[in-house]
Amino acid sequence: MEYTIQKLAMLAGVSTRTLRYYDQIEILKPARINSSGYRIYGQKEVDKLQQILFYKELGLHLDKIKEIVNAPSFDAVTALNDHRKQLLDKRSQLDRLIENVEKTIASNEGRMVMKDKEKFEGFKQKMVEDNENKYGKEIREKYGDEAVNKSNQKILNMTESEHEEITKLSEELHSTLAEAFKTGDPSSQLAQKAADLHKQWLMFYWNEYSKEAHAGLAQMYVDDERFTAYYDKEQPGTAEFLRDAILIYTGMRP
Amino acid sequence: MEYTIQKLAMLAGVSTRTLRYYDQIEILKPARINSSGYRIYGQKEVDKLQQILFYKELGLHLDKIKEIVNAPSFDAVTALNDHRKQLLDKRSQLDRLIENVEKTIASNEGRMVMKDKEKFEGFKQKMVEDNENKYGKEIREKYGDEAVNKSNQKILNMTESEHEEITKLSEELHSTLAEAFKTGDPSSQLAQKAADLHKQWLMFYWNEYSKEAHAGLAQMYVDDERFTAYYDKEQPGTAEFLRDAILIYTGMRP
DNA sequence: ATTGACCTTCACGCAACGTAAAGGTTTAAA
DNA sequence: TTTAAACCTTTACGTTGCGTGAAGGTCAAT
Repeated sequence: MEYTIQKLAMLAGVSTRTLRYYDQIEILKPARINSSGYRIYGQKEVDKLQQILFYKELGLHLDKIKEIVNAPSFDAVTALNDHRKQLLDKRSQLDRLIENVEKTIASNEGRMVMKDKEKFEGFKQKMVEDNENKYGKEIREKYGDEAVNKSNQKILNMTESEHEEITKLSEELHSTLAEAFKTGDPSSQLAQKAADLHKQWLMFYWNEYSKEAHAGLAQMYVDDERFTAYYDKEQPGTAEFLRDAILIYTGMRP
Repeated sequence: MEYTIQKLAMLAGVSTRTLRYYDQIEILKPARINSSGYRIYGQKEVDKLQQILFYKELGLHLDKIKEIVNAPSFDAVTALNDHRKQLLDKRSQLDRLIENVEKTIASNEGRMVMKDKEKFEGFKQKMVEDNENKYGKEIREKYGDEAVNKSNQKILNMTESEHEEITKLSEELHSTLAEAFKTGDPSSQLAQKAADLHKQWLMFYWNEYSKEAHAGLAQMYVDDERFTAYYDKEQPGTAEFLRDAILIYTGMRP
């Protein structure tokens, strides 16, 4: 069986550029060149390419691979052992890096004050606009203009510390929800705590609370794919789980 | 305190080339240029350089760092969190790599072929990923997400003995097919046995069997050169032969 | 005045290709 | 039979973060 460059590329899942490059650096030459100057590869080249790709997957550099596949006398095990050491070094280096990054994040989060008033104001403005664009029409239809305006007003009047509280609440809700989801039981204590956090979070946006509205919103989370996508981002099924927890929390379902 | 380029380089432990580069990519410009065209840095630049080097140590790319240090509104914590995720991904990838390298070393040292299970474990993950990348879209379009996910799940849950069975089946299929091909008759007993073996093999990947899907796949073997190349490796025309045998086997053609 | 330590701006090199551009060849359909 | 699509070729620049000259101006000390 003979292959033109594209056939071989397709077969092996690499680009034609890669094959030309391999030809150029003399790691894989075609079996022959036909009368039109086309590269023609045979079965031997297919096998060799597979070897090359195998070593490449192991993360070796092309010049090392070249040594291995071109010189049968070359000791592949030695090369692999060297490579292994390099990888282990790389990993411990990565571990240190991750540790440092996490420390930096922690210390930054601790004193993460959004003292940049403009940023905050801009953010608030955008929040209202986004809310309007995404859900404005249907929410207005459902709850009336006045309620929506009041809600928007509430967001705009939010102080910096309130905003911090909301952010914290929101984070707590998400982590609690993630934990609760693992239990699989929407009536579990954790799940009910999540529902309660959700209510608290909601109260920053709503002027009045009603069980029915809360349960209705929970259903909306499941029905509307935009909400579902948001809640299911980490774990599919989370939106449904939250709805069930809220239905129990509000007593709409035993 | 003012610094020429080398003074600052010494102070910070970087090369002058680095500082010129940072000037060029507009990440750190000198405070001013003196009458002879020399770069002159001030205290502010020293501080900024320290910041830059700090983030660099955390492994961030210069363009991210540029965003962080040049735009005070840019959220460093978000960037760091993104970065952290990338690092974690990198590490698990590295872990898999190390595992594979070690297995390859072990199998090479023992002068034995990598045992099926080990090889299989290392590549199961990749098998699913590759499958997704190569055929995911078209197959998902054809058979729906659920079928594909189930199939992937099936591969991942495959036990060693199942894998051995598959390997044996696959070998038997290939030899039977090669024999049958010699007869040239896709309705021959041997060819029909090959089709049956193919069905059995398929059942390891599919949850439900249907004649239509089986016949459809056979046609795909002919239409898609990646499959064709695989089956025609020994004898060109084998893919077509298999398709015809399957069409007869499934009763889609008398 | 000269030396040597500074400074400047090009500009190539590195790994492993991606991505045009410009032009020849093969294949299939019109 | 013409022609368009789909191949193929070589050439060459871009990618990241600088290292490393080269060619030439500036400054302080001898």
